[in-house]
Amino acid sequence: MTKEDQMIEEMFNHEGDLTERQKKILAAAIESFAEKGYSATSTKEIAQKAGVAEGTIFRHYKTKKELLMSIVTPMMIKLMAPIIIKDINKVLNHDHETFEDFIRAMIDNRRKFLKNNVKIIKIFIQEIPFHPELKEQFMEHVGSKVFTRLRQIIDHYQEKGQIINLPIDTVIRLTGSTIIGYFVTRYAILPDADWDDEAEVDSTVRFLMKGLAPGGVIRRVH
Amino acid sequence: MTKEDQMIEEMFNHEGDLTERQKKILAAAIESFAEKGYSATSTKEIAQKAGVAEGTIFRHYKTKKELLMSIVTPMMIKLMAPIIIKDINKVLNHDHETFEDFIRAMIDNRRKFLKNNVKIIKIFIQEIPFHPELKEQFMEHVGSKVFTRLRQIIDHYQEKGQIINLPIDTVIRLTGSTIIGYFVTRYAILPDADWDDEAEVDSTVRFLMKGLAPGGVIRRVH
DNA sequence: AATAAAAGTGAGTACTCACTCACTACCGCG
DNA sequence: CGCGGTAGTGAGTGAGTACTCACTTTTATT
Repeated sequence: MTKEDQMIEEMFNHEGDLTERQKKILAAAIESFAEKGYSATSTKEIAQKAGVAEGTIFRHYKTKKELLMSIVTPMMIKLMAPIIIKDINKVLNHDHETFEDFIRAMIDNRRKFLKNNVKIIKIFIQEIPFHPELKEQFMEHVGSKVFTRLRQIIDHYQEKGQIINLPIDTVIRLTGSTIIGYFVTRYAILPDADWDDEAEVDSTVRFLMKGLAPGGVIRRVH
Repeated sequence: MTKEDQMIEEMFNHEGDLTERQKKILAAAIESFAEKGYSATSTKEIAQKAGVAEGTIFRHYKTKKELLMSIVTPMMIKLMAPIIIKDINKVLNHDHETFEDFIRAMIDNRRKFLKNNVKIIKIFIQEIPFHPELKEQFMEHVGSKVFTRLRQIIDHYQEKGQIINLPIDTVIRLTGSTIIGYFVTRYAILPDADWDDEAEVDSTVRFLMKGLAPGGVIRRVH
């Protein structure tokens, strides 16, 4: 875990305030929500899995939905935070001379986090279409900032002439599709296949760089 | 709609057998499942939306789950069928001389279908994690055949030297991510943005072709 | 027109749901 | 020790839940 992650951890993490039973409730809820979905999971079931009375859940969370939110909200902030928080000049000029460096750093940086939070992210993606507040919360407090920042970053590398001059949103879409597509197949669709992660990331980044290279015509170099 | 699509339509479509009320039930169920999710939708609600008594639903479908299946199963067969059914030699040698032709044909061919079935596909994707039978049905009867066929196709163009010699499954992943990523942003995430579809498909296909071009080093041609 | 099968109905059934509340157990503080 | 506050309990509540069934209406067949 990087220093930034630790900082973010401290900023948003109130897990220290939680009682043992509360932690058990959260763990049980995450387990069940991920396995059967929010709607198909009963509070009784969560209570049993946590080894706790049903009333205890409602002592800490007014409604079942509040329980869902308390799982999902801190995760999405933690997931997006590094992109927003990092000093942009540092990122662009010092740390990552090339767009490829930047992409590789991003993948490295977020991999561990994703790995440890597959279940919560699964819940988040599953439930987003059915809870408008969740979508709004995401768009207003996270999504828009992330996209603004991403646009700055793409623009920077475009001006440096490192990547093709397509509309910025198209570049974001193509880059996002490629990286998210890798993570989804790696951790959601085929998590049990034997992956050579280093090789796959390498292929993926090369593909991305070649695809986004400036100029339309390509010639093999012998 | 192509001739193949019509053929498939006739092969799998039993909509002619359905009564007016049954069609209304299906339409109402699709609407509600897509909007609120399968678990959060009650049969009473579906009946009301369809203007039908609750008992009528269970006259035609033994259980609520059977209703879900009757919506989702024919769709996934129709979605995948063209890839399986088409005469492979015709596809590879006659119709599509280059991999780019093949990709463009695929996007064109499936766009209309996707557009007309967004809701059902949404339901399918939402529910797949929670219904093992659905996943098995998909993998055994559709998934494996599609992947076998896709592997043949990729292999063919690799041997022709048109695309890079990465592991076939990696090529499928990269191609799939790019195309599915386009369709998902186009029809699920930002369906209301004003899209220049022709330009977007063009950028996407170019990106894919450049990314999968043989050889590791790229040089701009002036 | 007679008859049988199929389609449609809606009140009823057993059960589950999220959530409440009166109560007990434990904790730190004087 | 006494007191106040928080944590934990589990039986209880009314509003649903998927599904059934005895019955009526429509449709097809002769």
